[in-house]
Parts: sequence; structure tokens; C-alpha cells
Amino acid sequence: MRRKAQIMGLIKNNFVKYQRKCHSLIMRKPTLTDNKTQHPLTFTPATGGHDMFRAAFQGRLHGALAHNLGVQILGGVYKSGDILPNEIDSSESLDISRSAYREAIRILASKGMVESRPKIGTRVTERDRWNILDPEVLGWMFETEPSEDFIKGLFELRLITEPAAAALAAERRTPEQIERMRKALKVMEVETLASEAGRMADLEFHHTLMFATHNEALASLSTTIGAAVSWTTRYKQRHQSLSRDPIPDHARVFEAIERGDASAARWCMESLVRMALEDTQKSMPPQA
Amino acid sequence: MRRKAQIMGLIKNNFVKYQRKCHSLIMRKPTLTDNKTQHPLTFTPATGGHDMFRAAFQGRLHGALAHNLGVQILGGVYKSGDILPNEIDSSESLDISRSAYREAIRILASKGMVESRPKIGTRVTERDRWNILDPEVLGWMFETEPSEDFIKGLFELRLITEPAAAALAAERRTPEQIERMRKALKVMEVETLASEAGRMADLEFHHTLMFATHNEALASLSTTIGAAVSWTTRYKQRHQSLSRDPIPDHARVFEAIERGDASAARWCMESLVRMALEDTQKSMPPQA
DNA sequence: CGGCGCATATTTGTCTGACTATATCAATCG
DNA sequence: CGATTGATATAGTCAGACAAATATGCGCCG
Repeated sequence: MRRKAQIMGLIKNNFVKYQRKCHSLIMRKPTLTDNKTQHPLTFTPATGGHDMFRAAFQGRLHGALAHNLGVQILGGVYKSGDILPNEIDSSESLDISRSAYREAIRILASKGMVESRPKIGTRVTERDRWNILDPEVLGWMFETEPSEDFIKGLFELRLITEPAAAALAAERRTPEQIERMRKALKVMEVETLASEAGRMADLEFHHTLMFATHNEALASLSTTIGAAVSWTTRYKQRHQSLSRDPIPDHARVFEAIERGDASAARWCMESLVRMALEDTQKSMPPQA
Repeated sequence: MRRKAQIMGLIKNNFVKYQRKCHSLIMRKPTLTDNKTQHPLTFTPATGGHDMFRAAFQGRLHGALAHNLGVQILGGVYKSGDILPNEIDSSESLDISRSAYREAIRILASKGMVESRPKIGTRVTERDRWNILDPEVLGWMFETEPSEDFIKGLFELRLITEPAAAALAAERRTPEQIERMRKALKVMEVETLASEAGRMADLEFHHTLMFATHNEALASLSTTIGAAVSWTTRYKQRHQSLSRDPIPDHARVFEAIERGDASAARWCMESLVRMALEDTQKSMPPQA
């Protein structure tokens, strides 16, 4: 019974395989447009250029698909409550195997964005259940210009956590952490935020600061916020050049932390973030 | 070499399949103990009893496995940098299919806890790359008594975010949100935190509050923190009964928010969290 | 003798097809 | 009219083969 079917499948495979081999390098994009484009899912692997430090599995099929679906969900192509086509249809029209498709769905599900149940299908969950603080999700968010409210919310979160973190860091930082921050600051001074290296240094600065709080939860949040900062910085750069030089603010924060002055660190950090918010708002389209 | 082993596996499978059918309902726990317990991975599906509000896919095989592996990684059974056995060995010794195992790994990977690369294997990443703010991860964390430092860190985070959130909520809450909070508070008064329903109401109260900030990022953080609160509350209950009644504090926060008094809301919330921290510390084993 | 490139082995990644479990919905029976 | 049962559709699991990637070591060349 079973064995025979497998053999028949095998024969068919050898035929299909040749086809696939031909366009394996162009990532089967062609096959998408030939005969079954009516399907709602679209799939263009390895979309993004700049990979970001921790984009994880982007080259893999399931990773790329998860990325695309994630972006589409965040972008509103699929709304909460929508049920996506069943696994077989989806994987067929995307021209990938069910396994790869399922693994992509698992990734999304683990971020709380979809929910699968037998006989029902895979449903997009309510927006407030999404894990938008997941660094990957946040990255997806910035693939399509996020709403102004969202960016404001992000800055509000920074405004709440980073000053407090700076105060804690002033009390708890180790000498090594001071050195790392000093080094990062120096790089920032040389490179400015216009270059990739400069943005990296900025990230390193903030991350070391959060890490210096010796608080795991805060450090984890830092990764997320760091990603957001990096995206908004890039965003600013894209729309207009920076109106003010943020380096002196960073230096002030650093000095306060170095001399262990918690309240000064809090205050300087607050003004730093507030200024960054202003800059970002100025460079946003005047939609409101 | 390898091929032969696979074919032998095939033959063996047709035999094994019968076995499997017999005990499919008792979730193959028996087969774990029969002949191959030497394998480092252990797997006991559907471990936890209390499922929590959003435990997602716990009944599924991949979900249960991800849960178990996650707990083991968090618990230090696998340390950062460790490489787990390859997929074939792992899935064989767990007596599950490679697909299921892979899906479990994808879940873990999407939370930043492991990293898979061909020829290398699946490696446990550095602890500071884990997404410990993911609600699921946080839940796993509390399966094995977390360290005191970790819990303190969590409260520090609450102490930073919740008062600020309360202040924002006081300014932005809608009438409906006030009603929801009032209702939750009433339930808490009746049930107290000793019952599941009371804890649920507590959760609802905090969540609605965070939601009332109209800040997506904060709301998302709330889900996480809410989970943490719920776990620590349960934790407290387990070790000793509550030393103080937290209901009046909640009521004070609520009243401040109702009348739109931001600074009062901030202050009351701060004292509420601080008190919760004290209670939790009192009920912790005096390890320091 | 050292560095560089290539072969190779190992491991994850992808594909395929079949079968199972589960949950909804409808029809049927008490 | 309600509960039970069966049909059905869908995700979940399984098994085996093959593809791609990449660290490692070997051999070759400078």
C-alpha cells in the first residue's frame, strides 16, 4: 500500500527536481508569476538588504517566509481574525514544502501573531496579543513605515525606562563597563551617526548602559529598544539629516555614570531621549 | 554506512508503529524509560497542570517539547554554548519525528534561545540574547524556582514602568476602561488574591491599566509583566500567606486614575509595587 | 615550511506523501 | 428540543530521501 505510493512519488520527484534545480538560484520567484498569482500570499525571499546585527535565520526558507508573513500581518494585509489559507494550498501556491511553511508558522505563533487549530486553520490573533517587543517583530514593523503613534509610544517607553536605567547604571556599573562605554563614545565622536559604524557604536553605548544595571529584564528590554533606536535613527537619516549633534548629550550621560551620580545620569538621559524624540518628530511627515 | 542505518530504521519502524498506537493516549511516556534513558534530553509532555491564560500550544507535541527544552535551558541543564545532539539522534531518543523536533527548535530559536547552523548543530545562545520578556519564556522561568536576583530585577522593572504607566493612564483612560477596572477591583475585593478568580481580576486590573496608556509598546510589556506578577503572586501564596491586604492600594490607584490625577496615580502605584516587592522578599528563602 | 584552496564529512534544511488527531458542524435519535 | 453521533476539513505527526551549507582536514603549491 504505502510503499507503492512512495515509489510513485519518488518517480514524480525526479522529474520535478530537474525543474526546481533550474531556478533554484533565482529563488523560485518566477514560478510565482506564471500561473497561480491569484493566491493572497506573496513571497519574495531575502527581501531586506541591510541585515541588522541579529536578523537570525534570514537566508533560510522558513525564516524568509516568516519574515514576509510577519511584515504582511503587521502591515495589515492580514487583519486580526483573518484565517489564512490552509497549509496545503499555501505551501503549494508559494511553491514551498509544507514543512517549511509550517516552520514559518511556528515562528509566527511563538511570537503570538497567529494561532493554529485543527479544523479551523491558522488565524491571525488580536493585535494586543502580538509580541511587539520581540526584536524581530520590531524589525518587521519598520519594514513598512510605522504609524506616528507607534513611534511616539516607543519613545515614551524609552523615556520611562532609559533614565531610570541610567540612574541604576550609575550606581552599579563596573570598571570594565565604563571602559566599554568610553570606547563606544569615542567611536561615535569620530564616526558620527551618519555612518553604520557610528550607529553601531551608539547601540553599543546604550546596550552597555542597560547591561550595567545588572538587571536581566532591563537588559533584555534594552535589546529591543536598541533595535528600535537603530531603526528610528536610520529613519531620521533617511528623511533628513540630523538637526542637532547628539554626541554631547551622550557624553554628559557618560560622565554622570562614570562619577556615580545617579540623579544627574537620570536627568541627562531624559533630556537626551527627549531631544531624540523631537528630532524624530521633526523628520516625520506632517500627517497630524 | 549511514544509508544502511536508515533502512534498518525503516524496518524497525513498522514494528514500532504498532507499539505506538497502543500507548498513543498516554503520551509515550513509557517508551522513554524502557531502553534509552541515557540520552541527555528528557521529555515529559504536558508537564504543567495550571495552564495559565495564554499557554498557547501546550497539548501539541512540538509545543510540549519546546516547553521542556526551554525549561531545561533556563534551568541550566544546557549551558550557553552547549551544542545539543543532532536532530536525528534527538528525535530518535525522544521517540518523536524529526519534523516535530524541528518545529520545537524553531520555537526556541524564534525566542533567541538557540541557534542552528548546518554542520555545526543547534547551539544554546548566550543568556543575554534570550528573550526573557517573552511571556512564554517568563512562564518557563518560573517552572523552576528562579533566582532571587531575577525576581528582584523583575520588580525593579515594574517599579520603573508601572508608576509611569499609571500616570499616563490617569491622563488618557476612557470611560469604558474605568468601568473595566472598577469591575475588576470589585471582584478582587470579593475573591481576594487567594483564589484563582481573584488573581485573574488582579491581572485584568493591571492589564487594563497598561492598556489605558494607549501605548502599544507599554501594553505589550504589560502582558509580560502581568504574567510575572501572576507567577510571583502564586509563588508568594505557595510559601506563606499574604502578610498585608493589597486591595486598598489597588483602590487608591484606581481612584487617582478615575479622577485623572496623574501624579497621585504614579505615587500610589509606586507604593503598591514596593509593597508587593517587600511581601515577595519576605516569603523568599533567606539565601542572602 | 606555511598558507591557500579544495575535498569531504556532518549537520541542518527542504521536499514529499501518507496517516492521525482534533474540532466544528450537521444530521439523527431520544 | 436537546444530546449524541457521525461526517468533514484542517492542523499535527510521521517517515524517508535528498539538497545546501560549512567546518575540518588534507593536499597542493608557493
